[in-house]
Amino acid sequence: MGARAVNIAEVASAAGVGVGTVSRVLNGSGQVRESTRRRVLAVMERLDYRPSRLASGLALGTTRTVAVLVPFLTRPSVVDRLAGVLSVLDEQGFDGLVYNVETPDDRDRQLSALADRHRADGMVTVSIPLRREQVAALEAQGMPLVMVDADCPGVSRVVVDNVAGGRMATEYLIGLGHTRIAFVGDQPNKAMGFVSTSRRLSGYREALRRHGIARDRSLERRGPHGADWATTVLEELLVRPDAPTAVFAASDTQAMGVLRAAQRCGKHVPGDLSIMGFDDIEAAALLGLSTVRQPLRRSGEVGARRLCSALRGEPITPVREPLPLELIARQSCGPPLVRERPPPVGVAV
Amino acid sequence: MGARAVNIAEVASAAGVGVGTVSRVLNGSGQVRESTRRRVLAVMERLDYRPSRLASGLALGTTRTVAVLVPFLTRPSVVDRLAGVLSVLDEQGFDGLVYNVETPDDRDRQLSALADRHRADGMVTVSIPLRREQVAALEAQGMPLVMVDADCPGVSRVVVDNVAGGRMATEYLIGLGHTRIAFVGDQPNKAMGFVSTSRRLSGYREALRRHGIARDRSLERRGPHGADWATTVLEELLVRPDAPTAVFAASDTQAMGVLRAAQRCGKHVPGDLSIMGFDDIEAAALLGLSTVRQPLRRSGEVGARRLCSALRGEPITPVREPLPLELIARQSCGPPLVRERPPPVGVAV
DNA sequence: ATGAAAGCGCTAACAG
DNA sequence: CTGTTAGCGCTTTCAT
Repeated sequence: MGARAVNIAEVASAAGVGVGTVSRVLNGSGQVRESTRRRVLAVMERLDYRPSRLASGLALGTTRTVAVLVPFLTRPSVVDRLAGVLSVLDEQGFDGLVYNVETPDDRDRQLSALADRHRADGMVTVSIPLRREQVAALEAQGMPLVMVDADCPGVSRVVVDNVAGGRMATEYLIGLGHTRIAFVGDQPNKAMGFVSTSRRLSGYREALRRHGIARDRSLERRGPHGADWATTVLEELLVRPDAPTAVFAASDTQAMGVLRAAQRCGKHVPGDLSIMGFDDIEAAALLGLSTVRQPLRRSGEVGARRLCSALRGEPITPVREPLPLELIARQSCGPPLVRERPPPVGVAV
Repeated sequence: MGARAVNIAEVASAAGVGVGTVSRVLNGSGQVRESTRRRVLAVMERLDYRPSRLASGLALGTTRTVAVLVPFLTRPSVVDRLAGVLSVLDEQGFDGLVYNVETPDDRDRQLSALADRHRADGMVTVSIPLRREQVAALEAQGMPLVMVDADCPGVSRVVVDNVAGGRMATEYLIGLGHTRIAFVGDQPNKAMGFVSTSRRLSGYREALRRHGIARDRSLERRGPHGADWATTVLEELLVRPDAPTAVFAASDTQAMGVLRAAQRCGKHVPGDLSIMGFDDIEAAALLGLSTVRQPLRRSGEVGARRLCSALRGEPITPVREPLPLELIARQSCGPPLVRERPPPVGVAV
């Protein structure tokens, strides 16, 4: 094996200059005679010199690295956000350490590991609420933090109005003429503290109330994330005599499960059943799913951008940055059909 | 603002011991009297001491960090692999720096950035072939590398047999009675050097040849990744008088596009058109898509495990680790139906 | 068991 | 412009 790594001192002596000069050419800090610069560069080349990030980081007191905490990395909405975060970090010259956490334990473990100094200059959490003490601890450590998709008072964050989103989806359905509208969403996750689903549910209820539609608790279902459970629950609902004519799923993934249930039950979409999703992940367009779009990738970009500003010492305002929601009407929603009418032709699913 | 960060020296003096001792309790390196240990621990606690990763890393000459290069992060197959990589890294005590590269330029830029010493202890690439010189450069730098889903002679890698996979899919279709089988896959990407699609295409051709089915080049289509293009191309194929009765898509994503084309053209699946995918991403099960499953997440785990072994100095053998492919039969494939027969009832899509 | 001191490799302030 | 030097914070001999 060979050639022990070359350090700046060796380059300096080989080039017949001081380490300071080498450092200067390394960082392009002007004040170096062109001829000297070239000589040093040549030596670095010849010796295959590669600077140590650890050493420069230590000297500078910075890592140029940002920690990114994401839950359930493989979920489309999460990975879209992450992609946004990473792209901005990259463009701003930061490396991204990614931690995928699926349990409160994971989260706490990573958080305390991140308590080491000089591990990351800052941190962005995606869709992960933190407890007060955790936020406080981070603050105490002087670790800049920005949260994406979590509304934590006092911390820099980018959010959407989930209540409004739920209302928007539901009112769209109501406007189409539906009155029996089911809700399907993730079950409450106290441990991780997710609240988006609950918020969307509130919006749903609010819409019903506003339009004088009595709330039917048997139509409000929450269960494990993923399409499978949604399929099961809908299959159950669809055979009831008072089956819903529409369903609002709190995520596109679950909406996909609902879609499958409709198909299995021989229900036409949207004739027999209208389906609204949430997020607008890529598959939604593919399946013709109407949905409430939130700017997933963009939320990550905005969050990362804020963190980078903070790291540059710029004050970041406003602290809370809301991103817009948008209703995307595709083919999965329509007016409820009268039973006697013939089924619609092109079921665009 | 306040309390400037505490370092090991301050802890030492506050505890009335030498820095060496503090370091020892920090790393649990035995030889410290229990009473001393406790006293030091108490001081660390009181002063809210947090060790510097940069400093210990520099002293130790290691970063406990691994760089992970992935292309098109948001693709389901890629993120599944990444999740596998990260989970193993985490369990083995490494942090993962994730770089999402979408162009050869991205790739080269990240690669040369990674040339710095002490940036990462090792690297795993996911589905990214590297050029000979790049591999050589990494080797010269003493940067341990393992590649997941890329078959680069001489480097530690985990792969699947894509030719066999293509054959497997095609023979399954042939076995069902199909003879007009289309192929849909990514277009050749010379720049990034992806070859999986070409391999699968080879397998497809091989299967046809073996079974004496004449190859029809007009049924072999390659275009941009993503479902949209696949939909377009299939809509075109399906209106031809000699439309295919089956199609093998080189990825589930494209298979989804094919599925949509069938629906738009009013073709029943699998009666009028059988569809085979590749990968077995989550949506495949949801859509009842038959496919060739490859262990996505597992490939990442295995790759990361190998890298960690290498970092531990253990010799890693074999250098090339093949993972198995498996045909998953769901509802999207069946024997071609005679045109006169009535359409099947339950289109399980 | 533990203190002292020599690095790890780089940056920046300070003289020239 | 450029050499010298003092850190950055930790690990690890080497004595004691």
